[in-house]
Amino acid sequence: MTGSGQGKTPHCPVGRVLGLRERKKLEAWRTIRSTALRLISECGFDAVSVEDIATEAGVSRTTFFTYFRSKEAVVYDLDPQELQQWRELLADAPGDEPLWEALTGLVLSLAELLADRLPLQKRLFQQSPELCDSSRDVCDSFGPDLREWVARRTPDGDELHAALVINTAFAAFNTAIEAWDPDDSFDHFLDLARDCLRLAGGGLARSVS
Amino acid sequence: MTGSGQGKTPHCPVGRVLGLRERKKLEAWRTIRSTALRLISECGFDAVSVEDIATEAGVSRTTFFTYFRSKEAVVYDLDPQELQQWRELLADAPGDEPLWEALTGLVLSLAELLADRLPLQKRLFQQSPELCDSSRDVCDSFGPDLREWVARRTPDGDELHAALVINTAFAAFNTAIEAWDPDDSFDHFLDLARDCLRLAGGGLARSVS
DNA sequence: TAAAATTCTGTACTGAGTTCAGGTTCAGGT
DNA sequence: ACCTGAACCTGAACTCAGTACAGAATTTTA
Repeated sequence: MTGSGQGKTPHCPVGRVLGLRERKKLEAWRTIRSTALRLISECGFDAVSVEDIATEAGVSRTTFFTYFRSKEAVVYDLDPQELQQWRELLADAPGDEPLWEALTGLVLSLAELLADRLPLQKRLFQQSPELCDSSRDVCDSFGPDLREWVARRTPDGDELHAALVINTAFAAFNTAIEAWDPDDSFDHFLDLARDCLRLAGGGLARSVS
Repeated sequence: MTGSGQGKTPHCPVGRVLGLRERKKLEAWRTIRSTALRLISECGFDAVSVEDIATEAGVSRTTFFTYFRSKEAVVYDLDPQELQQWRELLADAPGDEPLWEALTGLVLSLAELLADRLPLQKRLFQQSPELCDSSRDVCDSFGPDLREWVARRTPDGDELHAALVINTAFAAFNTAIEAWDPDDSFDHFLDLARDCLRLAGGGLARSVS
């Protein structure tokens, strides 16, 4: 907190240094998010209003909505730094693997990125089904990036195939989340996700019954 | 409108006769629905309020919400009679076909059931993306039935597989809806849906690239 | 035709999300 | 250090979706 020898020279090993403004912004984001998750996990999603969250986080209701576009978003959105990691994952993804395999890898990496928040999120989903519903395609933070990544790897004129691949991968991932018990280990969740992706990619028509 | 010789004897060929109460209810449902679709397709989903719809349909705002659980529902929900047809389809579905094939057939039948409203709906989706998002799993009317149908055909302990199959089928169906141009023929949509279902069921990992 | 059951309506409320004018804080140049 | 413009935060006022409820109107039944 007390300016510790970071005078003028940007020695920061990872990325560039953040100005005061940006640091405060990130801090505010995290304060709001953690306050929200705490209140919501204590009282339930519906029992907590945006006003409650804002007040408790020491910020105005209006400010809440400049950070999060909806009340649900505060549960779903990726931390800005996680988002950056996710973008790096996408950028570094190998270009020679078959599409579905590469996609499987990405989705599993994403899961690991979310690891610490997933059990809580799953518990919130169990509490309020409507929250669960709205999560479907409000993969606001990573969805668009991933779509673009797939599109870039898709030969022209096969947008249908690209869309199908993405939607199916999401379906598999969501199925794993639905099936997972948050009291089980995270590795168990990864196994579930792997299974779902393998089955969905490998041909459901061919599987048992 | 003027009671036309339906005195007391229920001669109605299809199902049992409806009492005055039930007839009025169905009529009100359809008035609200068609009014809503007309207004919304004229002005856009966001530009029309529930109040507008209710007033124009000659009914109170409160009544609107006894018929439709949300503003979106008035776009999605199945007509009560269509819902009945859909249930009959489920009941009559052959039990010997492999699961994925049977499911494909059902989904395609469902599409035909929705045929006349689909172009309009697709146009509305294009107008307001948020409406589109919310449609994901707000398959409120037929979703639960279909899930139950699949569950009944699934051996015990394989709920994961059942969920995966359903979610993947929805993903394929939604992909077809997304890709479809409502100015194209409905048959073209059916072809798209068929393709998506075949690909998703047949193994995306095996397909090109 | 009277009583019982349903349905409709107006009113009032909560809470999400937006807009906006004005105040506060930060960044960069002098 | 100071000034200026830009970014940011805030409170207030607003729209609209969705819910609760009490009483009026209508349909059913007996």
